[in-house]
Amino acid sequence: MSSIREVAMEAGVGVGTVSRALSGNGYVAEDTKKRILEIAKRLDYTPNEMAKNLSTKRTGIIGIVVPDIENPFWGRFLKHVEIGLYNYGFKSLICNTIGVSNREQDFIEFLKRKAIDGIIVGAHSLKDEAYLGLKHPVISFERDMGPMIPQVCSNHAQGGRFAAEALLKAGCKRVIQLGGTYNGHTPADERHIEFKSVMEAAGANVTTIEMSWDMVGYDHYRTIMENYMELFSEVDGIFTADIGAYFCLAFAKKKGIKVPEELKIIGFDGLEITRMSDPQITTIAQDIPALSRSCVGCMIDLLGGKKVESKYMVDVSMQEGGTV
Amino acid sequence: MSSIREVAMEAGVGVGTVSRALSGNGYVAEDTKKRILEIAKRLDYTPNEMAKNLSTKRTGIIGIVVPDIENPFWGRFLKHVEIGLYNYGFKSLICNTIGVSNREQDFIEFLKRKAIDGIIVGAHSLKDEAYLGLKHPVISFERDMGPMIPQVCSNHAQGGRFAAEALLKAGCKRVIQLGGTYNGHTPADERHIEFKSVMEAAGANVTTIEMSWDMVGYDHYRTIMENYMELFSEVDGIFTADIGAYFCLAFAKKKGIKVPEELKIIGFDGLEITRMSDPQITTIAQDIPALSRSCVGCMIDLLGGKKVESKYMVDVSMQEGGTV
DNA sequence: GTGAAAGCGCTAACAT
DNA sequence: ATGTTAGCGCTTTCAC
Repeated sequence: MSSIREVAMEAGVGVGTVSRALSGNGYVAEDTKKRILEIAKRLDYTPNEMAKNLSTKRTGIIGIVVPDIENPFWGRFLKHVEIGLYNYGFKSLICNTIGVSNREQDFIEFLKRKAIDGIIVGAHSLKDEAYLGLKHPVISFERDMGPMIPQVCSNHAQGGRFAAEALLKAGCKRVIQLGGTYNGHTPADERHIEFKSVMEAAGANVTTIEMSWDMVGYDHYRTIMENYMELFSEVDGIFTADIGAYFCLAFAKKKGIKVPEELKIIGFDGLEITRMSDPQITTIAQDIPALSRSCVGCMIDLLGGKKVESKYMVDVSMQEGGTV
Repeated sequence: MSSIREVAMEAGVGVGTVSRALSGNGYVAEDTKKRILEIAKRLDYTPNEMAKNLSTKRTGIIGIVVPDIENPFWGRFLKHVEIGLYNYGFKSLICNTIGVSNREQDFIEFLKRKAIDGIIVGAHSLKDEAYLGLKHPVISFERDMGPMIPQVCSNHAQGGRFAAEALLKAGCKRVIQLGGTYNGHTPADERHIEFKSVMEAAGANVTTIEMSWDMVGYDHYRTIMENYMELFSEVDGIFTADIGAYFCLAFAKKKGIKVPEELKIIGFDGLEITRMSDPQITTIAQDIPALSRSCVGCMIDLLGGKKVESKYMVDVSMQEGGTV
């Protein structure tokens, strides 16, 4: 492991010159530069990132906090964020909170210790206060932490409206919607508020069932759906996240309930699984690539000291299927 | 951002004492230690990780290279590895190769620059040579890079045998298996070799279709399955990864082929989706938590300078369903 | 254009 | 038990 010092000695120059030649910052004569580069290669010189970090006060690593990587929505989000950050030269450090607040806290600590340059938070295991005092770059995804923390989210109100309009058009009178808890005020709340509002304005009856935001496993959904399916005799429409919609459809089939004739199902998210069922699930698709781009772009601006908006909202879209 | 120096001054002691008091390494009187801790808290002292790293030559970060986080198998693997590493105090840096070898190479560079302490590789976008020269901790998952790099994998031969026995018992005579390419010699090859061998020993006919290891998206599988479905008129059994099995089942249903009466389908992996279909897919389940534990344990031993085995093999298990 | 030297903030060896 | 000091390897003024 040769250091910059050895390269400097071999080339008969100072370490400063080598540093400049390698980083491209500052003046250095063309021929000395070429010589240094050759020697560096010959000595198989590899810069030490830790030393560089200590000097520049940057690590080139961004932390991404999500509730559960295994969940297809978060997996997809993570993938696109990672790709976006990579294109700007940043690496992605993951934190699965799996509902454990210590893990999220631990990541904040990591940020304060300057082991990472910033954090993108998509989990909710910790109170907003944990982030509000930080002087470090933080972006919240699908979470409102007030005007001090830039926020990226889907246009949930639009999604709620799309769903309501679709169900109304299909003639639904008595529907159920399942969603994350209202506590903590997530942008997703807007979806349920708008959905309920539009449905009721048209004279339909809406029952809202809340479930924890951070409990997003398949089994949890399956259990929830099967438990509430008992209520469905009176119900003609359901609005829920895609995974819930999937199990709902499966359960309806098993019970002999005809979809969409007797029961309309409309999902939210736009995950792959909506296209794996028969019929395919009609759903409101979130634009995960665009959401990810917003998160990344905002983080890059923040790191660059640029001014950023306090809220970035991304449109959703209707994805046709056969369940409405 | 107070430094260790300020804490030392405030406490009227040397920086060394503060360092010892905070890290717990070395002697320091109980009362001075208490005093230092109080002052540190009062000053809101946060250790600087970069400086620590430069001193200790460790970052506490492990890189995990996978083909695609969005794929449910890799998402699950990643999740369990992250949890395992976290329990040992390590953080997880992800690299999605998405088939792009530069990205994998970039990560190796990161390791050489000492930005991370080690790498767990589950992708195959780069040749073994890229890793063989490294003097850094590397563990390969489901990939054989020779005796120098410790390897963790499922007992694929066992899996191939289980699948073959199940299909034979069900009376299959003419089957197809789909799998990753034989080039590069992955442990998964054993599965196909053993499957073929057991089937043929019993007089059955086996056709093996190869597909790229790193192309693991849903769409790719769907396309492949639908293309090959044309061959199925003569075929009475299929052995493929779970995603392929899922699409195969869906396609069979659509074509009116009765499963399992006319066509038996057996998957491999044990993903959630095998339990989302009706009938549920019979599959050979990999023990992802155990595989992850092996990867993590091996990495920890490697970092601790302990001797490690060159190969860790984890048993698979039969997961009953209704497709065989 | 280039060299020397002062950090970056911490750890660890050594002396006391 | 504790203070002092020499690194860790790089970046970045600041003279020359």
